[in-house]
Amino acid sequence: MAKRVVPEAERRRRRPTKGGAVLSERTIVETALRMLHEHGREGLTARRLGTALGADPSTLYRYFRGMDELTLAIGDELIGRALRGWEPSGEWLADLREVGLRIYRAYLAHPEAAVLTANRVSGRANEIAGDEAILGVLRSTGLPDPEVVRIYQAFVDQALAFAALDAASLALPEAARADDEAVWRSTYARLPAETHPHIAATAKLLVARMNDSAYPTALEMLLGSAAAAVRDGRGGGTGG
Amino acid sequence: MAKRVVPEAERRRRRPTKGGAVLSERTIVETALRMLHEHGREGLTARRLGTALGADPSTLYRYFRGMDELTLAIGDELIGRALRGWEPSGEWLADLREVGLRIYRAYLAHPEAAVLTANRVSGRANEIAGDEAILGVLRSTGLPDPEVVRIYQAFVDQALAFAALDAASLALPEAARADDEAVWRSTYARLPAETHPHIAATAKLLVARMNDSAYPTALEMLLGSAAAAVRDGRGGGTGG
DNA sequence: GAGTTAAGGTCAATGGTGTTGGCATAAAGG
DNA sequence: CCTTTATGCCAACACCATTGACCTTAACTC
Repeated sequence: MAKRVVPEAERRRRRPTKGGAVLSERTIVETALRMLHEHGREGLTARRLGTALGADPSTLYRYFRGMDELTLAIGDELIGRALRGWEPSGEWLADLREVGLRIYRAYLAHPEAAVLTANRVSGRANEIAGDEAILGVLRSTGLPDPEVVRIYQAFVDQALAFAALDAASLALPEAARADDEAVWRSTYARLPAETHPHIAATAKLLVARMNDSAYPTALEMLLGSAAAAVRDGRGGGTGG
Repeated sequence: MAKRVVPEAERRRRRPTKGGAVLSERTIVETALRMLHEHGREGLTARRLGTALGADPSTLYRYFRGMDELTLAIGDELIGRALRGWEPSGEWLADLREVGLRIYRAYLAHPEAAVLTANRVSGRANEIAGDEAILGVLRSTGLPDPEVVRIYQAFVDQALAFAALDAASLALPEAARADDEAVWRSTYARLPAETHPHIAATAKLLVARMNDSAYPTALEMLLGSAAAAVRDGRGGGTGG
């Protein structure tokens, strides 16, 4: 069995599980998100998710082809949450900034899920809607489509890349997270100036900055470059 | 057992395994890298790695506290390879560009390993050496240390973030990779202009661009911004 | 309402995983 | 050569995703 998965839209018979719950993609994805939050990235397993839903693990395979497809659905939910309630204002620069920050924030709100999904392409509804919206904002600038696509790619990749990187630190299993953070104080901060002058000289500043994200800076740089391209009517300089 | 792991430097007795191989961190990490290449991210397991080394899986625990510590060692090896043979030229801008590209290339050469390690902090030798080198290049500009650290963080995070994101696509299990890529042709390229005008208008451009990385562009933007800061003697504009 | 169909549950089993405790052996030091 | 013990091996544990076979009952038809 477990070959064909019925698309959510065509589901007709919803039998309650032994635990009494009525399942749907929504309930499963939401429970999965909650479990990721509570038990960490490794804590999301078919068994545990089944138990949390009051259902047998194998039931999940009636809704998703496997854990990988569930992962894609979780990612799509993240994108959906990022843009839920958002409307373009017509100010393309402000809109782009808002979308970038929304994506970044939505992912960081669920770091474990972000790590799992930031690099995937699902082709699901929210993902498509988001891409359509971003392309719409960029095309409203009047830039030629090749330029639009170039900026689109840099914009989206940057948002996802930084979200994934920053989320990864937050999503580490507690032990590993503590270890990694301790490295800064136990190793870097103690390197002698004789052998590592530059680290020794900046150690305090490094430690102080480690918890801040570089994304806002990077985003402004990208937006600045895009604005320059719009002003030129075309060319996309480096801004330097 | 498997509580205390003897540091590589203090190892004295090296008993050959049943397969005749003599183990060391080096041989283990190199074999692990090779296995990641051949069998994919999921293909690196203690059992398989043991077999490849001609040793029992549990033997690995004499060298690393667990698979996580092995992961950190793999990451450090990647950094080591990135900067092996590199010497600063004294031209800080060119040096920074070279280091960024070297890191990016070294990670992409081992995408499966990159995904596993790009977001970790190991405090191991190669990582420390790399940080010391980058800080040295930045401090040679004469910028004040807070500014140096600000740029350092953006530079390193950007390189790692893009490396991780781009590596992730390459490192997907073949099935998932094919699926994700197919989405562009099967889903995005077929959306009707009535419902998704912007995607429909740019679909061809999008598909054509999907395999190019946005990192080179992003790197130049960052370098341009850093150069502006150096010219000003301090301030770090957005470049817009 | 009764009968039929099959969606959508459950159960049990398979072959994988990381990790650990106990034991064996041979390398190094005297 | 003898002792010590680092470093290897073996067997076992608890967990994992996934699947095939089975069963129950919701929903549709008459």
